[in-house]
Amino acid sequence: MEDHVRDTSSQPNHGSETERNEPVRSRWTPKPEQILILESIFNSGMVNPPKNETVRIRKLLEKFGSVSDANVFYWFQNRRSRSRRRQRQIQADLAVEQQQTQTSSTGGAIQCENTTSNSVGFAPNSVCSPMCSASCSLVGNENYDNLFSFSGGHPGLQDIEQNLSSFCPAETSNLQHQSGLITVFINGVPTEIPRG
Amino acid sequence: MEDHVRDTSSQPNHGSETERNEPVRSRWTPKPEQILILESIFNSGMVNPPKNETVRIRKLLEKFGSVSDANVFYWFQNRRSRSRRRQRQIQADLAVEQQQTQTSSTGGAIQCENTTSNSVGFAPNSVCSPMCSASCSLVGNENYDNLFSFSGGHPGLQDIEQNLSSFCPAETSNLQHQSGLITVFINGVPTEIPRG
DNA sequence: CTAGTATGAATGAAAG
DNA sequence: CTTTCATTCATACTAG
Repeated sequence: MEDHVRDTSSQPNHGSETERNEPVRSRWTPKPEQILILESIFNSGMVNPPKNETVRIRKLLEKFGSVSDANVFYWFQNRRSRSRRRQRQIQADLAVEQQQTQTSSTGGAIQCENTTSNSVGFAPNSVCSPMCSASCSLVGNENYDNLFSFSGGHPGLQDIEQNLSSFCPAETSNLQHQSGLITVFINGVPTEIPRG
Repeated sequence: MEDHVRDTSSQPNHGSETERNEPVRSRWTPKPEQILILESIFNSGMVNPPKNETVRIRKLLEKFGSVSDANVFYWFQNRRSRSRRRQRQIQADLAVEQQQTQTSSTGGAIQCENTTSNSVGFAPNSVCSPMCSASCSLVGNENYDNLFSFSGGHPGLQDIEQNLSSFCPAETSNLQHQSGLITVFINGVPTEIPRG
């Protein structure tokens, strides 16, 4: 809003795009690999990375394309917000459904809102994704600077998928949506996580 | 906190919107004219108007649409906060850029936003606006109750633009971002301004 | 091409 | 003041 004339300077102006075609975008369009990383971090429990972590994440993402701290910040902010909203919506739907069950035997068929998978191929919102069986985290390695390190100059999705084998899209059973702080270890790095 | 927001029955409501279409909004949406005024005040140096000034500003803004003191208060609070953040981000980017200059002869092209490959600045707006040539203030008239007075019942942007000729969107060269108080004269009215 | 949706970005409001 | 939340706007992408 605010009748902004964002055209002029909002140009992400990627000086040198060595990635795929870059027809000068007006806003950041995360690469599939970047989304994978972001999702994995988010689902690992770090839903609200502090400033310094944001910087690290950005640097990680930069292996796959231009990103700014702001982009990362916005991504997590939006991710949290929409995750929360979906959760709320589901709750509301459930409530309605329970009421309706009395009149129309719809049966508690909790559908998966948003089935249209994004470019990566996994459910972007993963609200009805299969539960994570166990710990669901990236714990167990070093910091993810190395976790996502690759052989050389041209990292590919393959490498990531290897490292992301523990990726767990369990939205409804996620653990860190509240406040209060618990410390979890992400790749051996103690990280403060908001909790209820 | 800050009981600025208290009742006053100035609910962000919008019971009677005589302005343009008002599809029942849940929050205040400042009109372009109002933004102009707010920006001009902010850029004139009054980045943190005291309570009484806030009231005056609100009354001024009301010529163009429903506003509450709380709205004005929040606006300045957010403006200060985000102005700061942008500043910080720019500084960080500059630092990075300077470092990179040593290895990759990017040539310290300090453009509006950071120009190097990526890490888009946090400030898509107004950061690289043209500098204010001179004093950049509204000083010189009466109080702005009259400064922004108009012919009659239907004030237009025209009138404002006349009075706002000194509007100065210079983010980086702004003068009052700190605390401590100095008194400046805005339109002949002594006003307390936080300063460093 | 248009309509609808997913989502990056912006910002008013509020919490901490 | 800083950070977060909720809402809204703008745009990339998609289906038809």
